[in-house]
Amino acid sequence: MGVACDLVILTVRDGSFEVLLIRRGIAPHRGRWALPGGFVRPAEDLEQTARRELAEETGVDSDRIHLEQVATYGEPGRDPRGRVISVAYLALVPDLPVPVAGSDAASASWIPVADVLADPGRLAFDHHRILADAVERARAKLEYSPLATAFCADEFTISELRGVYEAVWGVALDPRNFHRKATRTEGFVEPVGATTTRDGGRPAQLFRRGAATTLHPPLTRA
Amino acid sequence: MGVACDLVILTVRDGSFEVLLIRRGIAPHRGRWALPGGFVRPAEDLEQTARRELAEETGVDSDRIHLEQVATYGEPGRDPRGRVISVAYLALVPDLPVPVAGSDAASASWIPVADVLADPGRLAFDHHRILADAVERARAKLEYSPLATAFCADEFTISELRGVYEAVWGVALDPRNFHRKATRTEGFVEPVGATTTRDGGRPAQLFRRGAATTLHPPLTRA
DNA sequence: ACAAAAGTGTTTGCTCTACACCCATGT
DNA sequence: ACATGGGTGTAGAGCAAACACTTTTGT
Repeated sequence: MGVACDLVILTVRDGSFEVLLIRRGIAPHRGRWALPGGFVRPAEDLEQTARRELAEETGVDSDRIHLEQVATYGEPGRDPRGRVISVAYLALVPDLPVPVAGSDAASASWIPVADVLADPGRLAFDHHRILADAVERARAKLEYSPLATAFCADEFTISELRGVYEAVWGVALDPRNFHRKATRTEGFVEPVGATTTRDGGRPAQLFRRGAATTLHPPLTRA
Repeated sequence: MGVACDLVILTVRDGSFEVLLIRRGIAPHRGRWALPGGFVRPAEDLEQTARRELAEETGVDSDRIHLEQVATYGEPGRDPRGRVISVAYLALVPDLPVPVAGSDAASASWIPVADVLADPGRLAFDHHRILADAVERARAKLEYSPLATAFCADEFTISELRGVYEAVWGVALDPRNFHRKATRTEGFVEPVGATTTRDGGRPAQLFRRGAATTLHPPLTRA
């Protein structure tokens, strides 16, 4: 019985919530879009497999990237090659400096999540469902965890952080209330002590990710 | 590569939060406690495997039982027989009429969750960690889903429902505020129209599980 | 001067907690 | 009569949405 890891790699670029997809070069489903993934090697842990694939596709040192398991899909017949069960992982990456520097860059692209979710036939295998499950997990985790910072650079402004929430949730948030909430929630963000004017207007303080693993109280979606 | 499903079957009996464990009759780890489980058959879906094992262990028609996937564990070396990855499922069952009517009843027992969690060496394989993850999932889901009703009989009183929360969370809740919260949260419970005096005191209204899948607002732990 | 974004203060309404109090049964 | 648990009412604290307002830059 084959065991594979598939990756849902999400980012936020210019206010757009996007997923990294590859165009399959080999059968089955040759030429169709799919999630990046690969088989687990004999001596390899599941998370190691996921990190290896992540590094291959993004060219980024995967140690600093948030990666978590989402679910496992094992329906007989989900892969025409035979019985393959797939462990899906969710990766949240910042807007990468080099767009897609992986081994097979020509066939990998960032695609808006909303476009892919709106078209259930776009992805090969059962990858549409895997994507939907992973996106829902990401949306839910933004509420009660400081995970939105995983989409930001090391240092970020509060409005950049707000932009992540707005892109992922697809809603508009009040900048003033968001600012209060983000800065007052214990352990969410820590001031760096510097400012930037890169977002225009009055200089904004820079922040770094705080030490908290869960947010009390949570941020609420719309 | 072998693929198995392991089951964390939880219940609440007489105010005690308990897990169904079996004493292993064969190597490896013969004679030690473990979670029930078994290998996935070639033409079988993962959830089918879990439901089959659940029916074998509890003797209950598993269609009416809440079952959800928790996580997959695949560290090389977690099973001395070779490379086995295990998909863990969480099952929530009401206090069963026939305690444990499975095929191998003599070796299966309900054990208080707190006792098992307090002793990391009690379970075989990596089952302690699987149990801990599943219990945390169950505790979290009681907050924002109507899942506590899965531990109750078809018809239950509000104080019986409160007893589930108190047992699973290990806290005392205010009966008056809990009553208000449970009955006013849209879709959580619906009145049956009958009463019972089985809990003593003034007759209590009976309720059934409502239609909601998530609770707004959530119940809060302590 | 003006636009744009950062950040603070205030009002208003809601929710949650804690607890006083009454209700309906068994013994 | 009394104990036991069921259920409602209410005051006070705390939180959050909505929005007026001030601050600090670039052009």
